[in-house]
Amino acid sequence: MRVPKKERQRLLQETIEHNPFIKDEELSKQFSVSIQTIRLDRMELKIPEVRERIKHVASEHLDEVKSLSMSEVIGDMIDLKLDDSAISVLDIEKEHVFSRNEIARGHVLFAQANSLAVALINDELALTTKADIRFSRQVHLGERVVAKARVMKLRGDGRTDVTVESYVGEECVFDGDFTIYRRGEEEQA
Amino acid sequence: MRVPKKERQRLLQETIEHNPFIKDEELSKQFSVSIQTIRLDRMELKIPEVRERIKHVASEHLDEVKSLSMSEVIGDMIDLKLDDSAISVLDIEKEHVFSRNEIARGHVLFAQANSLAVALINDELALTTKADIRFSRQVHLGERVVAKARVMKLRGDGRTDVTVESYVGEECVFDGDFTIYRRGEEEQA
DNA sequence: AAAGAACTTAATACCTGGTACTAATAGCAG
DNA sequence: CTGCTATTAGTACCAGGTATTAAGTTCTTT
Repeated sequence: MRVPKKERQRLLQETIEHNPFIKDEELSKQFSVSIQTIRLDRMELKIPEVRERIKHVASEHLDEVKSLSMSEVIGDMIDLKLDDSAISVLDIEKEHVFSRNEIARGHVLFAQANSLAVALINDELALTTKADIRFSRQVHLGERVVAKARVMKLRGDGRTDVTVESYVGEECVFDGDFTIYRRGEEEQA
Repeated sequence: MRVPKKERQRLLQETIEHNPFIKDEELSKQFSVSIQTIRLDRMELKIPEVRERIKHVASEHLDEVKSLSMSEVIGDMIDLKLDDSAISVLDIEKEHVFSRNEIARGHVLFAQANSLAVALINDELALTTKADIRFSRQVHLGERVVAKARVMKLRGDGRTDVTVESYVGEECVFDGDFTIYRRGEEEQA
């Protein structure tokens, strides 16, 4: 039943992660050590007491409502030549990924690319009307995505074709062809 | 400062509902009564102590995470038949629109549709690999968007084609064809 | 085998945010 | 004034800890 300290602490961490509601007493039974040992372990691993853990879970729940405000999922613009080309950078953080596997959600990459394409247009009103997009590689928590947009064709009728390619390092992770409508008040973005 | 009992209890209930983390002590200050009075009030109203309230909020949260992260869908899922069809509703609010003209940003509609398409897939891992989308009408602040997703083709190779159409009332405002990858750990969403 | 270090357990005082219960007081109506 | 409700006070007790000091118990290393 009894496992060495290192192993016990690894298991402890896992156990608590998967059930934050468990008390020291239960843990001590589960690992067949004294309560004090569990507490030392928690200290070393910097795991807070059960009430704090519960509070943490609960408070995450509360912000969930406002979490996906989406308003600024767009990254930082680092270069912009209107009606020509633009570059933005987005660091993938916790709120951008599926909690289960830490892979960035599709609409995050889309949002970065779309926002960039729209920003590129030198006009008061610019709205996306159409987009063909491909996700070519997963993007993980902590990675930095650089999106590069270029105007391909400025049509006379108010439509502009913009291509966006997003990279993590050398690798292309996303690309899309956007048609942006400018000026008029029809169409959609 | 001091309000009659009935009124105080009504406010107490509201206060706690909107902030379940509040302690008796704070409440007693807020209502300028003693802690004991607050406790009598809670008794009468059958409101549990703060730790229980927090635990309750937290456990709701856990359920959600386990129940295949409905929370990760944007908008409210109102119907879901796995691997068949799904419907979600999203009310367009301030954070979804361009402040200049109160038109919903493209990636908001995309996010609703994309999330719905991904949620539809009856698998642990589901990631968008490709999407062709069209925005056919502007969506304005305050409008309610209903997205309807339907699985079109379940290919053998792990790819599934999903079509999503989003409506405001009778009008189609967005539609898209998504290719979702399931299972494996390649590709991207 | 003895010494030391690392690990484990024990014991005790104290903390927060309560419950449960008893009793005293305040404020007002009849 | 009596009676009633509402409020406040006080005490004992609880869970689930923290923090600290001290005492074993192993394991290793010389």
